[in-house]
Amino acid sequence: MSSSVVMGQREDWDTALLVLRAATQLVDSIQAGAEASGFTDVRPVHGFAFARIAAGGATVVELARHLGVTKQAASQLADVLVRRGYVTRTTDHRDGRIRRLRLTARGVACTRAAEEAAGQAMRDWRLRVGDAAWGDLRSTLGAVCEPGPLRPAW
Amino acid sequence: MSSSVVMGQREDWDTALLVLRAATQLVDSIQAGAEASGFTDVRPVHGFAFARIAAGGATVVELARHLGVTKQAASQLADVLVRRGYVTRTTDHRDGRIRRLRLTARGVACTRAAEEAAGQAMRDWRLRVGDAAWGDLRSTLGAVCEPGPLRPAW
DNA sequence: TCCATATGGTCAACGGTCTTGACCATATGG
DNA sequence: CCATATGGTCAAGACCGTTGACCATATGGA
Repeated sequence: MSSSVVMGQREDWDTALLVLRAATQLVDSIQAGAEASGFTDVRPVHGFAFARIAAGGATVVELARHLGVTKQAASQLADVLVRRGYVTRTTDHRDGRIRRLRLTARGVACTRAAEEAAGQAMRDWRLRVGDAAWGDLRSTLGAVCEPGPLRPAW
Repeated sequence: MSSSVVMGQREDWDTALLVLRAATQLVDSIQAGAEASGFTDVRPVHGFAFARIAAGGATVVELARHLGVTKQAASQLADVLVRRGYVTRTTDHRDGRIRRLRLTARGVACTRAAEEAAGQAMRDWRLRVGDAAWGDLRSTLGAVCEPGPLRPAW
């Protein structure tokens, strides 16, 4: 119908803003949950690093690719996480150059706290819009999202 | 059904990641579109400032609230935008303290380029998932999003 | 074996952006 | 006219990312 054509541009822009606002809210919820669990010395970007490191076998270079930053930035990020007790550097006996990153118990606990906070936010959303709409949201986002670095992008 | 309960946590986390990934993709698309239109000296955060300034009557303090940063940060951001020719500071004859921010022609053009890029991304999404799913996405996000600062949150 | 090359990782210096705390200018109400 | 609140800037510092160089280790030939 013609109204959708006429209103298309404004609708598109509004929807784009909704996507960004939803992400902002979600990040804030995760951050608040982590802080409430006592993890006050991590920021959202650290959570993305945790997610990659928790998957296992992460190196600094892989972390850099995952986050979409330079390897120096990833190395400095790893430094911070090591210094704060979330991550340890381990050697690889098959390749002397590689230092694999592993979560400490504290790192695992922080990751769980972040995931729990995210889960709480998702349950809130689901309660608000209903199971069907939430499932649709999930499948729709899954269809439009492409693999690639997941980074603090703006 | 029990499977949804069992898988709930993983589904929740995956969905949260999808939201963040979608936002990352969208921001990247807008940024790429702005650069392709010749606006190479702006970053995503500037776009959020443009959106507020374009709405009219913006002051530094209001911009700070809108972006969720300190007023000093907003003032410095305004400095950059003025220096690069996107924004002008105007005086208010009803209140000598206030300096209202207005977009220049260049600022308007950049805003339009960003909106056009966002619109293109939304049209791509709509083509991929269909009009119905896209409309559902829009209404679902509208239901879960709350008013608040729209800022580069992570 | 030895060397060229690629890769993992760190060091050093710099720049951009945000924060804190102070400060000035202007408005407003008693 | 003064106390207070608000808009805005200044100055200094911290944080985080970048570029460019550099070292260590692996790998594949000549």
